[in-house]
Amino acid sequence: MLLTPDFFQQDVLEIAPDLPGKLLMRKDSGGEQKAYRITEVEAYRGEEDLACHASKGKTPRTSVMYEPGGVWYVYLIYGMHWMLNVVTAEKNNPQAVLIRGVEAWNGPGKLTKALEITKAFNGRPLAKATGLWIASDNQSPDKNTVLQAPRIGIDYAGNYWKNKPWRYYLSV
DNA sequence: TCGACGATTGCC
DNA sequence: GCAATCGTCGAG
Repeated sequence: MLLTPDFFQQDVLEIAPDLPGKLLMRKDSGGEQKAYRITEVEAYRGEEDLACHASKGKTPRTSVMYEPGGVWYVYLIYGMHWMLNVVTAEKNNPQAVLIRGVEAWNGPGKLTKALEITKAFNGRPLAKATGLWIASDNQSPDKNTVLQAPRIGIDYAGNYWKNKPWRYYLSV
């Protein structure tokens, strides 16, 4: 069942724990539809969150995060890897969920490479017509199989934000 | 216009 | 442990 933009207009801390176990759906250029089970995500919550790109205010790059939830936020990091995020919350509340892992792939950079995701998706809605969306099925895991831990690669954000357990992943 | 830096990865 | 590699952003 397709997760619509409505679902993504809640607080990121409501959404992020629900995403592990959901399906990332991709319709590639050949018209073939593939499903990847989401295994790991991280929440980035507003301008006050020093690990969130929006902590430095609204810029051309971060403006997508200020859109209403339900669109993709895609950016290039280290000059080589694309990061895939889902914008959440209401308009002008800059939050997003970073999709870190799906099934066999580990690492957010390898994920986007495997799914052929580039900046073309930035700002586009999560919808079938886009070719990239998120769905749920009846195999969604029990709540208590989703574990929490601190986010990765954000040492610069200071101890308070660095230690927030806002990474959510499926237990093995 | 320039320089510093990063929500990563893979090789030394 | 560290280089690769480039868009973004703030300083000059």
